Amino acid sequence: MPVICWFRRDLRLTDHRALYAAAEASAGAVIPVFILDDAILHDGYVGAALTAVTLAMLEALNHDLQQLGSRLIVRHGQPLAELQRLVSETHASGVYWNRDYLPYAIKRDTAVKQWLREQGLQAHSFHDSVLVEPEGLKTKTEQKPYLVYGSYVKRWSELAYHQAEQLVPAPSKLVAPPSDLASLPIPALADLGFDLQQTIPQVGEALAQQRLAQFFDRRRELSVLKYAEAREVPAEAGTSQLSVDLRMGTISIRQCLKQAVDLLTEPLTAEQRQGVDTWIKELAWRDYYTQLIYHNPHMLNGSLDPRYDQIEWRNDPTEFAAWQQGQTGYPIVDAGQRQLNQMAWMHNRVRMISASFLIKDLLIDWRWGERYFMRKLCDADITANNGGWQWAAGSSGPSAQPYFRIFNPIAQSKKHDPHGQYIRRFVPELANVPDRYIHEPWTMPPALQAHLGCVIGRDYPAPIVDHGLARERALNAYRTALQTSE
DNA sequence: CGCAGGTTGAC
DNA sequence: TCAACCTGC
Repeated sequence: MPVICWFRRDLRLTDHRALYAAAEASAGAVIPVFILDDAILHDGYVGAALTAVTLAMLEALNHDLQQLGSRLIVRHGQPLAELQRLVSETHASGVYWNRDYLPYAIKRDTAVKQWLREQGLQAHSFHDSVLVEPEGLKTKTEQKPYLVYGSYVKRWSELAYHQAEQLVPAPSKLVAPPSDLASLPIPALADLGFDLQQTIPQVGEALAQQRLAQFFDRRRELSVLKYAEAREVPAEAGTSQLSVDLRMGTISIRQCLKQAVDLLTEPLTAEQRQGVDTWIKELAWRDYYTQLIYHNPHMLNGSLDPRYDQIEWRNDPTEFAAWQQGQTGYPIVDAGQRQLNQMAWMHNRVRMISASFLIKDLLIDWRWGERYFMRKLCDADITANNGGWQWAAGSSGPSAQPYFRIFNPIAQSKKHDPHGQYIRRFVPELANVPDRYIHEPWTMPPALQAHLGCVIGRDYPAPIVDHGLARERALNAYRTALQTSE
């Protein structure tokens, strides 16, 4: 009897635990299924970029399945109902899938599991998308979920490294689903009601493998060995570029860690080791936020620490629009937002600067920014995005120290984009502005502005807030909120 | 209980 | 130093 393998955010064949187990259990008679779910597609968070990327990954997955003699069965509807239909059409003995940890997914999967059990069918879910599952690591003394990243990561490594030794291969061959089993064509983006105005990366398992291999190719100028420093320079391609692949699972997280662990066994300089260690810690952040939200689901709707929900945001819609469009007058912020709007991606350092600016300088509710990023990013991930925004807002975790965390957009710009290369790439109005003015172009003498054809207020916006004043305003708003909610 | 530490900073 | 808190052992 065949077995259904239900693909969700794991659009690959290599080191896919549910697929591997399904193939073993059925001697290759796997029905590979992806269900387009309107509850996700139209939840107001999912945007054109992530949807486009997902559709392209489905095309690639279907292609790769065909190489193994199979094909992807695509359905569109409510997942439980679609699976019920598929089970009856295929007489499958059960459904296999990799676990997901957000409330919606848990509820959905629990209902599926319950129905399968009632029917006497197999329901097998697998630990796959994270290195350490949310229930897999608790504090020593009280067996409670961790709140502090530092404490979490200390004990994460050993468990994670163990997972990196547990890879499974892609099936070498699959039995084709019955030829009369219906499958929808993979839809075009427009058919789902999306209009993509951004460029998106090329995707698919083969490309994900290529990106991973390149990042770990020590002969390359910007490999993981330089990551610790290169990742802080938005003008350079010093990051792994794997966020979109980790979002939708075109690469396995275990394979990612395995590469790093293997590299650490080679002779490395302290700086090179630092690069690899830093990258591993980024993988730990992913697991950390997954377990933080799993155990504190209210943070999907508000601050982890509810005292921060008392902040009186200004929420000025004109300023929000200026931020969205990259018209704040702060070049590093505008470059970041324009990179996002054009490329459906923003360098992580700039995400932090831009988030801090929206929250602290404009005093706009971090959830507005969170939602905008979700809709624009091709790697949009509720967990990582929510965690990142809460971190920027200082509302996440007990080490929140808003007094320390008001980024100075000018100082950040000078530090991380000293020659303005990144700024000039995305803010062409400033292309000819000399280095000494590129971070704060409003300080240019008027004669120079006229000479360069870059008059502030005409060719490029004047800053919409004064950072010094905005900083004091934010400190007051935070102080007031924390005092009144005692 | 006491104590160390707290991703990414700014002034 | 800011200002002075919470986690986790």
